[in-house]
Formats: sequence, C-alpha cells, structure tokens
Amino acid sequence: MSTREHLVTAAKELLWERGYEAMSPRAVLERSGAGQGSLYHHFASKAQLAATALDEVSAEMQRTMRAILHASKPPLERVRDFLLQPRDALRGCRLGRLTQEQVLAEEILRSPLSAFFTAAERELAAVLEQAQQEGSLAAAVNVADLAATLIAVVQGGYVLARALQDPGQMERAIRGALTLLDAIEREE
Amino acid sequence: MSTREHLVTAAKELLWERGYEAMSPRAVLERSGAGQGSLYHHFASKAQLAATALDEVSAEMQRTMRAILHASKPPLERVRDFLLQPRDALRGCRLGRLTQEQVLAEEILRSPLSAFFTAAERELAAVLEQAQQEGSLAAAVNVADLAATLIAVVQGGYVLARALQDPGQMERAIRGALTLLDAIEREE
DNA sequence: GTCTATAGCAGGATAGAC
DNA sequence: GTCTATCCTGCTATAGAC
Repeated sequence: MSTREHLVTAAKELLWERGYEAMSPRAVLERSGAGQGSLYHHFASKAQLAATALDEVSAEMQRTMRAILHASKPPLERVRDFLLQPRDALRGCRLGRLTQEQVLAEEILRSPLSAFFTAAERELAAVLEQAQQEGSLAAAVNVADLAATLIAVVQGGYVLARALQDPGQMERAIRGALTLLDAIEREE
Repeated sequence: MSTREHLVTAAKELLWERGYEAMSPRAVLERSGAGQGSLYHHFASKAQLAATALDEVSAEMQRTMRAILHASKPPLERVRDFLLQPRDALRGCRLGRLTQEQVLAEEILRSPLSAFFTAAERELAAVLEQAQQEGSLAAAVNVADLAATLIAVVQGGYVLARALQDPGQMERAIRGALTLLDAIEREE
C-alpha cells in the first residue's frame, strides 16, 4: 500500500471514530505511519484528504446496500434484510455521524453523504415498488416516503443507541419497524 | 437576567448551532455580553457550563413532549401530534445533534440526553399502551419497540434533512411513519 | 464579580534540507 | 517523496489587579 493509501485508510478510521473536526492531521500521520511532511505532499488540505476518504466510504456503503437490495429474494424480504443488517450501533453510521459537523457547509465533504443517502432512498424505493407490483405491498403506499422512513429509523437508531449508550436501542427501533412492515404486507 | 443566566442562554444557543466542541468560551462571552473572567467565575469549566445548559434544554424538551402526549385527545391522535410537531429540520435536534461528539463520554454531559430520550420513550410507550387498552391498537404490538421506532424516525429525519440539505426529507420520513401508523390502527 | 493579561497547548499548514 | 523544524492561530484555563 502506498503512503497515500495509508493516509486515506487512517483518515477513514479516524472519521468514523472521531468525526471530521476531531480528526487532527497529527493523528492521521501517527495512525498511518507516514512522516510529517507527507500529508501535505499528497493532499492540499485536511478537507481534501477527508473528501477522498469519504468518497471511498460512500462508494463502499452503496455497494453493500446494493448487494442486499438486489439479492434474489422476494422484495420485502430484501427490505427486511436491509433493516436487519448487522450494525455497530454505538459507533454510529460512518456517514450519518458527520451530519452535525460545521463542515457540512463545504460541498466536497457533503457530497459523499448526499450521494449515499440519495442512492439508498432510490434503491429502497425501487424495491418497495417491486413489492407493490407483485402485490405484496398495498398500492396506496407512497414508496418514496416509506423508503425515507426506513432509512430514518436506522439513522435514528444510532442516535438513540449512542445517547443511551445501549446498542439494544437500535434493535428495538428496528424490531418496531419490522412490526410495522408486517402490518402493511399483503398475504398472497 | 443575571450574568450567569446570560451565559447559560448563550451556551444553549451555541450548543444548538455548533455543538459542544465547536462552542468556544470566547464565543459564549461575546454572545452573552459577559466579560472575559466571568465565565470561569460562575462555572468551573466549559463542561460545567454546557451541562447546566443541556439540563435546561432537556427539561424544556421533556415539558414540550409531555404537553403533547398528555393532551385530552384519543391516544393515537396524540402520537400523530408528536410526529407532526413543527421542527426546524436543518438545524437538527438540540439534544440528538450532540450524540456524535467525543464529549458523550463525560457523564454530566450525556445525562441530559439520556434523561430526555428515556422519558420520551417511556411517555410515548405509555400512550401507545392506552391505545391498546381502548382497542385502537392491536394488542400484539410491542409498545416499547414502537416508541423507539417513532423517536428514531424523528432523529433520523434530522440526519437525512441535514445530509441532503433538504427539510423535505424530514417531512417524508414523518409521512411514511404516519402511513405505517394508520396501517396498525384498528377502526372501532 | 468583573477586568486585563497571559499561560500552555494543540490545531492546520508551510519551509527548506535531504 | 520524505524529513525536521517551525509559523501562526485559537483553544481552555488561570493569575492577579480592581
């Protein structure tokens, strides 16, 4: 792995653990094993490094999401798989955790987040629409709204789990969502 | 208002706008109009000031929540009122926005958050249970899970709205939740 | 209880030798 | 491309006069 790659890897870890503002260049250098000057040799600024790291994270998360939502299973089962995906609730979402930082104002840093959430909503809505087409979901349901709701449950699950320092909060939020999903499923 | 109260008021505003780590003592002094030395005269540390401010915020939010959930209306209508409460989606939740900060490790700063979310879940679950007792909600539903889910939708709505810089995201997440709620409501 | 002054440190970034 | 050294700034906090 090149020095540049080591830097990006370290940045990805630190962004997850501490967020953007608390990720100091010093910490990146220590974790990556790179020497002092190298960060500003490879990147113009801390923001550029973080943007590179977040682009990779966003791409990884989109791939994971797609793998689950495009599996060869009935659509609502894929939606349940999305909800039941294992999550490290106390760590928080790698992208969602950054939404409260000042830095969101900078376009290069917000765009990986917006790319992920846009894609996630679109894909989830598409699967819900498949469910409607095969008749397992009532046609009256607005799939875009429901997709937003389900993604919000996950993101909110992280918030609750961290606020209460209890990963069980995520599980409860997800269980509740699954119950609601059962209620709108149409038996064939 | 005393200097101390001015300091706390300024801290409440800044915690909402910027979060804890980005709230500098300097900014608190400027906003409150207090002189340099006065912060550390009235408070032992920035953390103590923030803890005082967050305790007030938590108490205010609990009062608001209670006012909605204890209204004299049918229980599920109160739950809908909770979901439909006006929110400044792009600003974020005054407490939920702090869940990703390092500072959560400090007990005095986490406890206002944990107090609010614990109370919110308890109160919401109680109202859902009333709905079960009067027969408007299926008895099979786990009210604690559902309460966590609904609070998560709101918190996740903030995350989505900020990530996409679009307050409509909150509205969609809420609308989806209302649709799901309709589906489990039992007509009398 | 409030003021001015400043300590001590870490932040992001740069210079210039090698 | 990597190293050591260092700049400037803003942070949290303290000292001590008034």
